[in-house]
Amino acid sequence: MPYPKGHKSKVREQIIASAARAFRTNGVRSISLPYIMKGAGLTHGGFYAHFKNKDQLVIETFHFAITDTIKLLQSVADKKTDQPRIQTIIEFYLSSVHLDQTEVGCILPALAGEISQLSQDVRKAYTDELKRFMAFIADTGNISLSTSYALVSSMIGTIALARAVNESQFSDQLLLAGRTQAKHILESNEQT
Amino acid sequence: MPYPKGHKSKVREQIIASAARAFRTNGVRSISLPYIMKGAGLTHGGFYAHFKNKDQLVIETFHFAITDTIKLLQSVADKKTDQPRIQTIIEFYLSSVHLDQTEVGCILPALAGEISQLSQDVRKAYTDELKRFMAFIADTGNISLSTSYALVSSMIGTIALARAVNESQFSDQLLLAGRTQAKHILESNEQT
DNA sequence: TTCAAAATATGATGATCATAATATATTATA
DNA sequence: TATAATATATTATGATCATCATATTTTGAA
Repeated sequence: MPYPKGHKSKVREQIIASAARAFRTNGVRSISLPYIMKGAGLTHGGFYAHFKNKDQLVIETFHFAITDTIKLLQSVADKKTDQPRIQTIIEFYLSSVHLDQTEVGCILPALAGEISQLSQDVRKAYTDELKRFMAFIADTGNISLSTSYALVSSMIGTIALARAVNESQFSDQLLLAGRTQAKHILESNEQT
Repeated sequence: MPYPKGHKSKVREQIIASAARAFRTNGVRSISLPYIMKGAGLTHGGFYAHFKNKDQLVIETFHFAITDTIKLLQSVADKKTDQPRIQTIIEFYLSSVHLDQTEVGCILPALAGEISQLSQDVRKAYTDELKRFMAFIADTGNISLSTSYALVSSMIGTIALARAVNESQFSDQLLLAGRTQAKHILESNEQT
């Protein structure tokens, strides 16, 4: 059998990683399979040896990307022990660092608006991963799921808008307002 | 001179109105000019007699769409006099009615994720209209601009996610959490 | 009723896309 | 080293796009 053992599954992972980078910065529909394959160091022809179609790649990429983001947020929280983990996570999520690192940041804000227009299978995958992310936030912050709904919606909306506008000063103001807001949400949860 | 006076400007308005409907439901890039022109009752060829290019149409459509939405929200607030106008507006914005009426609803959530990937001119237009919308909310609610930033970010994020997910029950939960959250934001503003 | 300017429609161009078919390159094993 | 299975590259297909060039239609005025 040619090619080292595990070669194909490694390449498959590279395609998914390339897709994650591409979707984070450009959405799903406007990114072409040739572009994704080039990002994985391949040409477009081999794509269908790995995936049934673009939708299947999108679905698997969502899972990969959210797993990735949760890991990233956990490692960020690990590095700061003088405040609640959830606070560190929120401060990072709503930071200008995360804002600018679109390629490795959270995939949810970039796609929030587009998903409603995609196939049912893709919408289901996004829904599942959103739920997983919200459950992670609820767990980490020891807050109710419904509080997490509000918190994550606010975080995603803030990042999406701060990335959309073309004035960095305005972006910073949006981020600051979002962080202030997030603290209120956490406090309001403590009271209940 | 052929064609009634004001004919061309009327058709131009129809193209913009068609574009607003289309962009609200499908974003900018995935909507074609032929589709927009068909929505205005025309074929694609005439487009360039009205607009320099697609970007110019996009820019003008943003202004039209936000003006439209502000009018809609004002008329909704006019119909309910037993509570603050801002509360009525938020309740409508985060209602399942607004959620489902994508074609005539607010254009901001549908495009939030996509804008960062478009031309500088388009980003500037979106930024300007977002500012205008946020100023309108701040005015109506008699709240600070920074509070309006947080409130609108939360509203846009909530609608984008509630439209994205493919379970109406989950959508309803997101909307409810968003409304609850919005009330907290308003209350926190009163205290300062 | 005819005409001509203005508006719209038809058709073309070159590019890019998702997908698929086929050809070539790679390499573990014999 | 030769072979054959496997992985990847090349090429093709039919569709759609933004934009543009040209043809046709419309209708106010002569």
